[in-house]
Amino acid sequence: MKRTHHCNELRPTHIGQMVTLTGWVHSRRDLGGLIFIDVRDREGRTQTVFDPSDLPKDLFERAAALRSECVIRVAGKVRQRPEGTNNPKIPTGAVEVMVTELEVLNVADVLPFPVDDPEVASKVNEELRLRYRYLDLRRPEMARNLRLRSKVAMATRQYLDEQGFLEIETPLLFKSTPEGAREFLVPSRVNPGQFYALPQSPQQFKQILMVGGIERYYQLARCFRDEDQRADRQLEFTQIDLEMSFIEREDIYTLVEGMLKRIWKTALNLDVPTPFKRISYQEALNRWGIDKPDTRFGMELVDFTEEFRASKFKVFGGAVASGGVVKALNAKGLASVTQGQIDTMTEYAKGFGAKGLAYIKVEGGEWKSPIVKFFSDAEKASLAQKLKIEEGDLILFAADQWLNACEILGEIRRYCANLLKEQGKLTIPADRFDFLWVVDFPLLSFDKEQNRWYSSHHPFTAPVAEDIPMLKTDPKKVRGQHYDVVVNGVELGGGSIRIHQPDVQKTVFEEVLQIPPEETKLRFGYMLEAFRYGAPPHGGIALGFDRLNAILCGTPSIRDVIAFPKTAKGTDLMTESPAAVTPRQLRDLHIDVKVAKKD
RNA sequence: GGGGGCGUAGCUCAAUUGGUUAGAGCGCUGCCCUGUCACGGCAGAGGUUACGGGUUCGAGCCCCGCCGCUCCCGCCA
Repeated sequence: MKRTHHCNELRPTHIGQMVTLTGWVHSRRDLGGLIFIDVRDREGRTQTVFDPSDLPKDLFERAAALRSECVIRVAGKVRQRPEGTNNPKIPTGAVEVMVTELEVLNVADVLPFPVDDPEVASKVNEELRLRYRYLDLRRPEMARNLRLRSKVAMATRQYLDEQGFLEIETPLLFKSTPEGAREFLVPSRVNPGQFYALPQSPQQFKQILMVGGIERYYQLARCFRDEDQRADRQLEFTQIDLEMSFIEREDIYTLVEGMLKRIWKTALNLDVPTPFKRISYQEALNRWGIDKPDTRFGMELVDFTEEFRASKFKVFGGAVASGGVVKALNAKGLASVTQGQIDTMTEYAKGFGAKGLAYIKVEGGEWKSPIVKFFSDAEKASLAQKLKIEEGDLILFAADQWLNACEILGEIRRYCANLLKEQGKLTIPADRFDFLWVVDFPLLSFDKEQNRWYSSHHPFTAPVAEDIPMLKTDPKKVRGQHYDVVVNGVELGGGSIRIHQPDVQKTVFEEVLQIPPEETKLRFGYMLEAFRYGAPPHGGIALGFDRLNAILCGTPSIRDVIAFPKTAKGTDLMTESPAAVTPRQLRDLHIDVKVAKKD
């Protein structure tokens, strides 16, 4: 063994023992006649002392020549620190190791950025951190994140194992199913001109596993989507993917609530109350203007459609007359908003096709607004009462078709919340987690350009049983047995009860989605065939594992919980991938590249 | 595909808004220092201001292009 203890282990009980530590030179304090070196490993750090009075000269000189992040092994006796020199900031701060042996296991070049000073290191340009990721990972925050991630994975596996789930791996070399996200293609060498695709999710395999009688499957599954990136989206990511047979929606809710409860307890030692709130898609849009509401603060949307049905203010009255709605929200204490901020919000609204954004600032006992002069006394009274208008408030309106009006105000609600946070008028405790289920999504959405219905979730989502008769008569009213689990405004995951009856599936494919039978067969033939041989009723869910960990770590970017993430352009700055390949490789794969090479 | 932000010493940032030789802290190098833990003190080195053009007597600063990073929209069944 190279070491007898790790660097977060020694305590006063070890005083007098000979120990050996290994690790990195965290910091060196050379006082001339005395050198302190903090040795750091994964667990923590320990102060070691080099005293020339009882050391060979060359050993002392080697210690003096060490620099940050050299890898060393030191041996010596543990002793109590002299009176008044304890360091209460670290757990090993009561003791130190009087070094008698030093082995330099490896020297380190001068670092491109500091890893010892957390204040500086956390501000270092992410580009540099990604290029030298191995140094970045030595920082305590990153080490903590990866450790937490590992614990969460373990808690997930334990929980699902207890619940009778089998962990089963599904292929990464899959088949292209050109619907949904863009896929990564992998050329086949032995089948010229043919390609595998990396899975966007194990969706089809897990349903086949249910037909295969597995009953309960899960996997921490790597998924691939060739779409543009975000702070919470990477080309490759991990999801907790699971599927169960002979269940209903409630069974999934109970299972996932139990799983998240376990995870939060393991990771943060917090007790998450269950069951979670259930909110219909309709209600989520009506109250928060989004299908993944952050319910940690109010500012809910209020409906004024009836009040303004006959309004003299044509923008509102007109919207109602053409089947739309009038909605408003009260951003309490935000009357101090700047014109620039109003403009930003107006741009949001315009982004949704609105012509502008109506508002009222309540300042100095007055309603300051370009539109308030058009309001009747009854309209004003109704606003004041339903929105509880007070001095200092900012009222914002949307008048449009229902979905548009809700979504506009939903965006504005989030923007206002951020402003209030910046101004210190809204604070949300870091350990508050508002979990909820969003349910009763519409099964189908309408594509105006292509003039056809498409699946809101995916074509295997089962309709709510009592809505099945409306599939052919009134598709937009059909609710899907789909559910999303949301925490603090972040979509953690989603899933559904699947269609297991071949005739319903056929109706959805051919009559509702209007996919030609031959195309259905080409894309999903093997699934439909499988369902003919005794498919159990089943359903499942997938939770974004990276997002989950980002939330637990309190970071906005999933890059902070992925060991080797990619940049927004999909490159790995450390390995410099993607990269060109040799003509020989391309020839083997029967590929002819037509784009001019970079460089 | 579109919009916003950023790019100055190894790192984090300045540079009086177009004006002398581009500065500071940390790091680095050398010297001094026996109780530090962000050790301290003295001295020193270190810059193609991402890159390429342009405007100007003069550009880190203005204009055009380009590269990289980042945030957002589209996209993500």
